[in-house]
Amino acid sequence: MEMPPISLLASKFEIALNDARRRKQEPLFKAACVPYGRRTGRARCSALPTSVGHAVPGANAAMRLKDLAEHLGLSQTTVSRALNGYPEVNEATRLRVAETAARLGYRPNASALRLATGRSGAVGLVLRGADELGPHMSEFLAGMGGRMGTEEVDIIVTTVDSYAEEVAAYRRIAASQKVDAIVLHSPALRDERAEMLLDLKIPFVLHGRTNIGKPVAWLDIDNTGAVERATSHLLDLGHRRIVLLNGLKGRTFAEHREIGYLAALSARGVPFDPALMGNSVFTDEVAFRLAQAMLELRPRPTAFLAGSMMTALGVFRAIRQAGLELGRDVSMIAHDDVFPYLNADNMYPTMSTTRSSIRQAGMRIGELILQLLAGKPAADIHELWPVELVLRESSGPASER
Amino acid sequence: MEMPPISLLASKFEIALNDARRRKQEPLFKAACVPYGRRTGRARCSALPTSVGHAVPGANAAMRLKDLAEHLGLSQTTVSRALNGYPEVNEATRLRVAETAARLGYRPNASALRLATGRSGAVGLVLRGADELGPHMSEFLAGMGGRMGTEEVDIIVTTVDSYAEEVAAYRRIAASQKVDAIVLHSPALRDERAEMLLDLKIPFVLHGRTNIGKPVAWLDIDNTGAVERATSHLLDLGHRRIVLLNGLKGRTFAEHREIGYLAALSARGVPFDPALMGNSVFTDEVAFRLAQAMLELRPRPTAFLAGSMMTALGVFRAIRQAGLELGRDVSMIAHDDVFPYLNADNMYPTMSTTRSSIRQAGMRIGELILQLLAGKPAADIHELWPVELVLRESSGPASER
DNA sequence: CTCCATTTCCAAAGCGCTTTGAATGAAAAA
DNA sequence: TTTTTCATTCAAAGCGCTTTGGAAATGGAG
Repeated sequence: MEMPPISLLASKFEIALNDARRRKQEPLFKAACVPYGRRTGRARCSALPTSVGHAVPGANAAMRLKDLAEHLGLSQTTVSRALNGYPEVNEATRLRVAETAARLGYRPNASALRLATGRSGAVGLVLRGADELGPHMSEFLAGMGGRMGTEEVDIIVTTVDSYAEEVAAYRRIAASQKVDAIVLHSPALRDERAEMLLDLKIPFVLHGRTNIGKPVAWLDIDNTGAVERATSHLLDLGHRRIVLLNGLKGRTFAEHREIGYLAALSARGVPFDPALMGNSVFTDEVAFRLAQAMLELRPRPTAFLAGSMMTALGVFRAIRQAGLELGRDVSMIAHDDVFPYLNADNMYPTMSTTRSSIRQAGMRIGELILQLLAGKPAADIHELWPVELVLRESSGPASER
Repeated sequence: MEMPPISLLASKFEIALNDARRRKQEPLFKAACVPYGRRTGRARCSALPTSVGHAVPGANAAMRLKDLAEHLGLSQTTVSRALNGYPEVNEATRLRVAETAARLGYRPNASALRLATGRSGAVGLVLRGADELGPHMSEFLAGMGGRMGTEEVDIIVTTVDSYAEEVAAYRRIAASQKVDAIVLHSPALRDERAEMLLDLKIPFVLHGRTNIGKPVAWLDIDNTGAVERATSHLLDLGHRRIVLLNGLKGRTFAEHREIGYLAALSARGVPFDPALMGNSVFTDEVAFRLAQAMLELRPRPTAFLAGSMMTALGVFRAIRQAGLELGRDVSMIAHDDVFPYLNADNMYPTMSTTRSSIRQAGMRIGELILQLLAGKPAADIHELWPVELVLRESSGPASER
């Protein structure tokens, strides 16, 4: 109907075509459509003077290998080799290249490098935002980040809202080859995600353990041993009604803790009372409610095993609210993941704990990931960390009553 | 000296060359050297049967666009267009392509896509592991992740150990074009990192505010207003000696809080006592020490403004240890970032707070990043969020004494 | 001085995708 | 019928890097 304005240079055809091209519909893959950052007509840096001074402060477009090579009067190949430490380049040349690269602040384009090498230089971490991204995770991240950072491997964090989304996220990550490896968390006794990752043939290290009959790289702490020791200790102190505030049913760590608890009880011939066991997420609120309810049982429990420091806070509150005193009327041993901002030693009374630094675990898992990627078989990567039992004021003899 | 074994097919020359090539030295860029995942002789998927059944479960090598195109009997161009929602492809074709892609679980290779589009589809978050990666950050991450996740933009977390490392990290990220944008945290009043990012011409959104004379995209909460209101409220209740447990000196949020505190005091003509102000990181331990010391002052302070819930925990402990009762002998209003595992409403006594969800802020910052990348000028991205004052049991009239 | 092994460097071919610039038919207009 | 116009589709050229397969220079042995 309407004639488009006709440029003197471009044909009508071209205009119509380009115009049509702009009108995009909803794409299948969101990311490919976000309208930012279309390929820019990148200004070549060839105008850079041969006698270089400082790294130009206002230089906008990032330098490419080609630019650096031209600048040095060498081929891309040689520069690439020099930078990557291949032996077939003259030491003097290498030095000159390295020095110039450093001075000009050259860094290879990450995407190009990844495409060319087939390695993405990243590890993935998929977290259910609602319950997994808590204080434990930030500590873990800090540890892992510390290790990965020195190797220039970056950590890609993806959050999801449900199990289904999590599974989809893994599939997506695998298909798009975004990461070289994955860290898998909070496994179930028989974890389907682990099986899937195995199927997908994407390397991963499990923080925790699972039983799926195939070799999996893992690092875990000895939850069973820790709880068994803590329980035994309380039993030694004369406690007979000991509450276990445990994690969610089905999670390996929770099951392991339960095993330790039951083992200690049965070793002393103390009967197990299901009313004294709670399974929940580790928040002070839920812990408070559970503890409150349990303190109303008769005979009243005299000791608590709290699954985390957050749990301990809730239990502590319930104890106080019941008019009891922690460490005298009621004992408590909490599991401490060692948060720098919440120190068991600085509580009042100081808190007896089963202690294992989750930050350290994160650091080590970073290391294990690196080993896995370097070719170490998953079957050879198993670490079970012992857990310290640190006795402080919150645990004492069962009170006579 | 020694003759290498000579293959029947390869020339001696080749062997020597290849042998030499293997002997790599230390490269300039670590990542390029990690010896995992060398280019694999990738088995083409062309053998895939035309009558497709399920997505083959054991299929190892990820499918490429080329494979998909061949499978469909179309060109890569058309398939790419169909998938990306360009209008010049027949609707029937598009449907067929989309359906097949979905069924085969095709996803474009992220690195290739990034290289081709120039967009990395990621945003960066650089954190000082020691103090920044605490509970605040995990909440923030959860919020941001929620928003970015739906757009398939991933979050790259880098941890550093010092300010110098942080600066280096930004430079590296910028030079290697790893991310499209950055989230900057915990700014100083005049933040050099922000200036650098501006120089580097890398888009970023600041969580907080800074004064560097150039337009910067930011989102902040009204720290000044929050503390001013909280202080005024305590003054109204008759408190005259009010402690402010603030963040580190120099951080914008801390300075803003101080301004609010001083404004409220001076509005009522209450003199400012420097002994009643503490600047520190927000951990229960430090808060405990500070609060303990301040409770020994005479006249004793009757109210505390705690910078975070962790701080509140420490103050609470100090109050109890001094034999005082929170909410009666001493009042407290804490700043609450709304941690799901530490609820002010469930404390005992319940905690009065200035409340602002940091998770929500994270989510919104994700949104702002997206807008920034979509072309919205940084100068138009400013959000100052009001902070709620929620009065509960921990704040009451100043006790007569 | 020639020959051959070494050392040092390079051109060009990918990596898997997007985008450009046309080509091919078919339908509409002349 | 002939020309014009769309609507579809495609081949090929990058994106910035690594790596292959030589080539050119250098030096030692014969």
